[in-house]
Amino acid sequence: MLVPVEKPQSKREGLRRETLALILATAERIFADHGFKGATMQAIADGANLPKANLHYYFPTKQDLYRQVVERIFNIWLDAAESFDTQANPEQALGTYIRKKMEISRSHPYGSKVWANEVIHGAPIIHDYLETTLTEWTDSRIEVIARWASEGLIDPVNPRHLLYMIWSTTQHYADFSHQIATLNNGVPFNDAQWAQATECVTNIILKGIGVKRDAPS
Amino acid sequence: MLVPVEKPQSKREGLRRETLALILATAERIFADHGFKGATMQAIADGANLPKANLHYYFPTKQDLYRQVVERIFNIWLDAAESFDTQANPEQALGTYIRKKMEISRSHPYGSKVWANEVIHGAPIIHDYLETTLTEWTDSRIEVIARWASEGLIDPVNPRHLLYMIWSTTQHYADFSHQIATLNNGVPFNDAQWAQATECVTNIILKGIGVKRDAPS
DNA sequence: CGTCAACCTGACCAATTGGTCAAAAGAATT
DNA sequence: AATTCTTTTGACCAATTGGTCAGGTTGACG
Repeated sequence: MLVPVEKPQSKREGLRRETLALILATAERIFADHGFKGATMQAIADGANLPKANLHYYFPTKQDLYRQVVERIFNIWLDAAESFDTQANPEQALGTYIRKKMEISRSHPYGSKVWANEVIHGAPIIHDYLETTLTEWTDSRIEVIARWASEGLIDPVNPRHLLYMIWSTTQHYADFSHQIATLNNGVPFNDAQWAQATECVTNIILKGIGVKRDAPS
Repeated sequence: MLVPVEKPQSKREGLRRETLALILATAERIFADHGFKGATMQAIADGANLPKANLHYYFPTKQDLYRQVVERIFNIWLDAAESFDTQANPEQALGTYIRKKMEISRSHPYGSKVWANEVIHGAPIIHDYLETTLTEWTDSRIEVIARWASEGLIDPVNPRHLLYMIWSTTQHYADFSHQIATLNNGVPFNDAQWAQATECVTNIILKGIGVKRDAPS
């Protein structure tokens, strides 16, 4: 899904990519902090040290820019789910998936917030993504989880709700980072706290659905 | 926390309350669908069938109106946690709390969305609430959960992460209702689906933290 | 009925903001 | 060096929007 980065062909080409990346990163932050309407092209331009008119050269409209920001985090999430295919047993597959999702919450908090924002408001811009890509993706994972249940490897839970629980719990650490930091004496999680959160979330969910852990050392 | 409703003293008084309630309900919906900046006083006025100037008579500024909407859902959530005090054992206390939170997600989806929106954007308006009321409330519940753990009634989980999991999972059904509906053939949950979601969430979490169920029939 | 306060409302304004445009500057190519 | 295409930029505009205000209406109360 994520295309490999190719070498720039020329000075122009390289500069163009840098500028695009800078704009997207800045826009992600501004959109996350202020919402679609609250974010202004001027603020994004200032954040990227560009004149506003230059922004419109690369992204003709605010919506174009926004859409690319949303698509980016979506694809990152999709990639994180390869563990469903590569890992054989539920403990490995789900454990890896949850841990990856937690990592993404830490490394891409702004993207997660933009997505949350978009969906909360009824997904006006990326509605088609939900109906096509997300639906197909979800159905395929549900099938895998349902198979585990039918084979007795996990409790007979509704796969949909399991997925929702994984999504909501992991993304909460990104989307509600401000609330979490406030309840953490006003400072964001450090390495150890992130590790503990990841372990805690993974344990509760895996135990909650009764995964049969093979090779209990 | 929620003050009991008193009888209106006069025609004026009664009408005033109706108008206030209508404005708050409409504003909650508009703010949830469009965010603080995206919601316009004109849209709220139209939704409540009032002239915009009349809105400013009751709520001098947009921020005043917004703050009251946010405070409302916050107080509803606080009230839902009385089960921590009234229920003796963890299974009852947490089970009741989770079920109540799910009910609120169904009955007050707009309020939940407004809160999520606010926190995602760094809680610019209700920052003080997080630092005072929410911090105190959380600390007191953490104490209760920690006691259960020390008494061996539940696994030794970090109470903070348990709370976050309950919050995120239950509120997800409100905040991401559009995504959930889309993945549900485009229609919102019906009664049976809400019941199943509630049961599923409750079971996984309670089992996940290893609650000792007394009187296993 | 008369008075007063509360309530309602159309018209208006200043500030913000997404987007445009023409002209200049810079790179690539022949 | 000349030409062409891409990129940059300041100035500008039309539309939106939070909030104001003066004047009118309505209910409460003596």
